Amino acid sequence: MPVVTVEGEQVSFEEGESYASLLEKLSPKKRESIIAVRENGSLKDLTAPVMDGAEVSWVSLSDPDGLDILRHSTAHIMACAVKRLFPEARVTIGPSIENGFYYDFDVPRPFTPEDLEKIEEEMGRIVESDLPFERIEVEKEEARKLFQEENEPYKIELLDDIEDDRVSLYRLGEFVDLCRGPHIPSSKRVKAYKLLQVAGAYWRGDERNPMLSRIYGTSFPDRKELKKYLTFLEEVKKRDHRRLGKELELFHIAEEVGPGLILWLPKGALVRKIIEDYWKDEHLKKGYEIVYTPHIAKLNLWEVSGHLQFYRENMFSPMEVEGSQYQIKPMNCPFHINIYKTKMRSYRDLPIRYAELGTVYRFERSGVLHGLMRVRGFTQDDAHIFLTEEQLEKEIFDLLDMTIDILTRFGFEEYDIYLSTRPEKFVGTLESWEKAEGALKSALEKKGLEYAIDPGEGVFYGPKIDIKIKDVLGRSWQCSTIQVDFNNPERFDVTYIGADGKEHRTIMIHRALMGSLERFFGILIEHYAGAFPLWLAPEQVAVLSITDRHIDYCTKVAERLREEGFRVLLDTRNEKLSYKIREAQVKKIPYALVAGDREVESGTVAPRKRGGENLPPMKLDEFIELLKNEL
RNA sequence: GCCGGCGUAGCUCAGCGGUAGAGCAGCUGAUUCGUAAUCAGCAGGUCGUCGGUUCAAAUCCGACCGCCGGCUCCA
Repeated sequence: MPVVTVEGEQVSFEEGESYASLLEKLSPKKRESIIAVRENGSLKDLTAPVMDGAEVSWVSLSDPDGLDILRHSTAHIMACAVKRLFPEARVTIGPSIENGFYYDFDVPRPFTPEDLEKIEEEMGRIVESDLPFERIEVEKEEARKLFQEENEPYKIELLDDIEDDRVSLYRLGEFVDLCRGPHIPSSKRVKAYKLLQVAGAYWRGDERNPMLSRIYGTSFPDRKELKKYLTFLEEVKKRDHRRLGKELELFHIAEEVGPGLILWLPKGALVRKIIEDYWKDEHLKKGYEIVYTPHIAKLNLWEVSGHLQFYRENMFSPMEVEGSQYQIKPMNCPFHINIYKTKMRSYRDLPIRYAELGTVYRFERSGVLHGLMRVRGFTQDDAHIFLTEEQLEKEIFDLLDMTIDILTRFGFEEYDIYLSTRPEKFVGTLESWEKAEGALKSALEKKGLEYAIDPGEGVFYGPKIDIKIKDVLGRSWQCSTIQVDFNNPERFDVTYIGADGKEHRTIMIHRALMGSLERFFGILIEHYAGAFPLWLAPEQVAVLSITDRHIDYCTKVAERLREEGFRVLLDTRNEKLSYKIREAQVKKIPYALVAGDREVESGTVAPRKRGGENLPPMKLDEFIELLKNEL
């Protein structure tokens, strides 16, 4: 009798028996949660025949692979529903993705939100009728014939790319799709799904190809989890920095000014000033020198830097000034190089670190602009470090230290770190690449940071480390980047005089910690849902009078706080206390101080925290102490 | 740039062929109040822009501008 190892235990089985039947025999209780098997490491349908001598384990819905399968199967169910309602639709691909799935269709008229409702209903019927997912393995030619009959040109195109002679098809009711599988055993296993949106998408992601109509949806093992996800989407919407930016009067984008160009309103500008001051202080402490450079420069500078060759499509058009061409800057590096080159540099001077909050302008296609996250004019927290090869590792180590320090200060404590290595097209010598990659790697390891290697994803001019921060909702954002550059020192002939008295090529590091102030601000807004920590809040304390009798007292309290360096909103309007409380709360001011007869009499203030918690009345000095401790 | 949706008062939105509406915010007045919205009055709009259809357009059609969701892009 043939034998199989299931979850580490040897089990015998009947010839031709399926995994489903084995599951039924071994652990019928798991029937509801198991949807597939992992057989010698690869995923298989439950309907597949058991393989003699294989090692298998059950794949449940709580397994990430299981969830993927569920969503992929839900995509098939959706495609089946679409074909029933829109027989003219041509099917293309429909994978599972993070948080759900999509399926692309070629249709004469793109889907509308109303169509989604109908499709969702039809999916309900398919789920209810408990249709099996049936795997069919055929010769490629047979599949081609089938898809020709079905008039599914995209499937034939996919077929052409498959190298194997045999392919697998999955049948769900009358709908047959080319698919690697595996799938859930039957449509009834889908419990909680929702179609979310329609969007255009190019066939195979290439804009020269026809535009298809994509439907996004999601699917979960049960209603509760679906609900949780939908609540999460609501939360994301509530935290949208564009909405909060308007509500809290932080920034504005005016059609009259231009798309992707940010107007920082006073409160947003104040937060930015706080960020900038902190940033500058940290950099001065760490041996950086602050520089300022112009917003435009002669076009030739960009010719030398190679931007004209490699970056042109992201640059605004040049302008003519007195017969010369000038370019608005997309980057700061050529300027810092020029500063470096104002005199001879000795190896004793290195590393030289120039830091600048440099505002750059890049042409972004209109469709990609997005609030503060993707703009056409932004300020990089840029720095260029000039050093020798020997200094590279130590410098990277210190940089990682500084980066983590600064990100932590802003409340980001989880990171994904990537080391991108040499791409196919590169400048510089193989040897210097290897040395630089080794330096980056060993700095990361000495710092004890976990990282993933992105092979071949380095920029053509050098390897880099990217740090993605995780916000409070678990979304990751790429902000920090540390890039080694072998190219610009070459192009601009950047050198230093070594101990041997000879000229050597300087190495350059480009780095940004926050990336762009605009984008980082956007991320901060969403991370804190607009409720900035005390040190960042544009207004830190609201002083609220109860009646006109208390105006003098409140004014004095506010003055004292301002003298101590706090940002205070004094609200002595003739309004009810609850009205003022509500307003301070809506503005997300960290503390509200209430003062009425009781406080005037005892010379105290009654603090209320942003969350609604009331602190016991205390002397103003005590409260100031409390604030200072929180900073 | 491409596909789809949207653009009405400072903000959020209703109206969808027949003389422009609400709530909030603003202003004026009354109220002097103890922890998330006191009451009343006033003011506020070339209905994104331009063109077309119609006796009549916020409403229907077209172009453009902008925004939103995606795609693509992010050397």
